Amino acid sequence: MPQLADQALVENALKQPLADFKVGVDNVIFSVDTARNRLLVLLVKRRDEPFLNYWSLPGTLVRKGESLENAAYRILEEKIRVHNLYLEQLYTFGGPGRDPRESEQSYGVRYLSVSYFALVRFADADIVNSQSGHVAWHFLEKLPNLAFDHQQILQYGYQRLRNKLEYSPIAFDVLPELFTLNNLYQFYTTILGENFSDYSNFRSRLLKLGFLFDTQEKVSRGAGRPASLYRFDSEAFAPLKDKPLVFI
Amino acid sequence: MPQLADQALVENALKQPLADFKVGVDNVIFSVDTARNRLLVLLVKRRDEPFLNYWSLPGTLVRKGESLENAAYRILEEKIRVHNLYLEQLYTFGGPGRDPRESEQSYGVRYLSVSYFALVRFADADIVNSQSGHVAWHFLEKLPNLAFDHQQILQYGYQRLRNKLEYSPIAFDVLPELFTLNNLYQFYTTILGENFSDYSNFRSRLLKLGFLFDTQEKVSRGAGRPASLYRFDSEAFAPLKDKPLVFI
DNA sequence: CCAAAAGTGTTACTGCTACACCCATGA
DNA sequence: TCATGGGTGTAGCAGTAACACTTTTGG
Repeated sequence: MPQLADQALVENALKQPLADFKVGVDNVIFSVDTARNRLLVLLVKRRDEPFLNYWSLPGTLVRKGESLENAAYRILEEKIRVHNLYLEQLYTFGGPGRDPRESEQSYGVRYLSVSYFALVRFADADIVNSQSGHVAWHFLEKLPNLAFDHQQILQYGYQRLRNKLEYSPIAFDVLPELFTLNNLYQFYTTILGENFSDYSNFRSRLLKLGFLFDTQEKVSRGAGRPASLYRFDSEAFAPLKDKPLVFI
Repeated sequence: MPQLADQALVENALKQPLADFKVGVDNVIFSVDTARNRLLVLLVKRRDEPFLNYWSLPGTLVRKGESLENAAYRILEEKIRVHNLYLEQLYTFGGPGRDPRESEQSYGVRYLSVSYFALVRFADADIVNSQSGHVAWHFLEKLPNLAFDHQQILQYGYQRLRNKLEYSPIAFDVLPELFTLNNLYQFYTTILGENFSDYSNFRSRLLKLGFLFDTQEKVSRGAGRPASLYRFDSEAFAPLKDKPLVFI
């Protein structure tokens, strides 16, 4: 994809003055509805032009004295109450013309979007109810048309989610304190698809890594043998940090 | 590392007006001196305050109408003539206070840095000689103190370089058209360290992947059996794109 | 013929895949 | 006692690490 810059473009750029920016932060917030095995994304309905009434990623413009990461957390807190989450920076989209508001050349302010990727615990993620219906979870499989280039950002975030899941323990940031191995497996299945791995192999792989502590407590769901509840043991995990792990 | 935002911080932020930004692009440009097996980074000596006379990553401020990526290419072209390279976005550093020029609260313009990571072919990377001595390759092992937070950005880029090397064919963007397997091995060794893999295992792994074409041409370096020259066959590689590969 | 560099092969081991099978419970 | 979900075991295969070995050159 990268290409050498056109010499003409370079020279043209140098004749231009510096661009003035407003910086936005847009969040791709995922959650897994473990009861129904659905992967969800949080979207908000726009109440202003441009793209009035389109769904979009929750975002905000960065304020004086505020760090990018803090802005990302602020968006989250404005939309949902949540106690457990994983968050990291995704990518920065900043081509001129990505936001139609730039087109009025008069002011010439550009909008740059630093996107963040978050995964939140569904159980305690309550949508803040100030503007009912304007903030909602959407199934990833059937998304509406999104404002701006948010479809692209979302795709990028989904890719990152799947990668992270394979080599990072982010699932445990978001599962309940205690969970069965089947819960864990379903979680992975919902995100990666049905055939990502055989259940029994998944079990042994994860258990062999040695950071899942069996509490011996059992839970039953209808018929069938009761399952052990496990806890993620972050101390046992610590030495494995940075090491390349495979959860797939 | 991520933490829930302090509620007080959120409320404070909302009282603030939007921040005005200038956006800078900083490049972490790596190259491998294959003759001496050294990993190099391109640095420029600052000619202005702040950090006058400190070495820093080559960077620029984004101009009107210019995309981030184009700005990244522009920096490259201003500092070195190069024909083969790999380039991708790295990370965006944007906390308030990362640039001392912000501290005069009067103007309140913030400087945000979108960093790019590049790997260039050493052989044809000629430093543009407008300001002799102010642009230079440095050994990664003995870096000077860098301006701003550039040390951090560089570390981040080095991490990315090592990761990319393990699962992407970026080495071939930067090696000569024709190379011996030993050239390739040395290239990897220079970046990943001596013990990343046994030479003969590295050979067979790479050859088994099937995208290295043996030209049958031989080249000798002093005593010893002459080595075959290979060529990266991008057509043969195409189907492997996106697939998870292991080059280690 | 020897040393140096390139290239091939072998062996032991690890880890994964795809199952078959056993266990504990509710109805 | 059967269906259901949880959990264990194993045989075959593939991939890897470590190292011994062969080949081709220069001196």
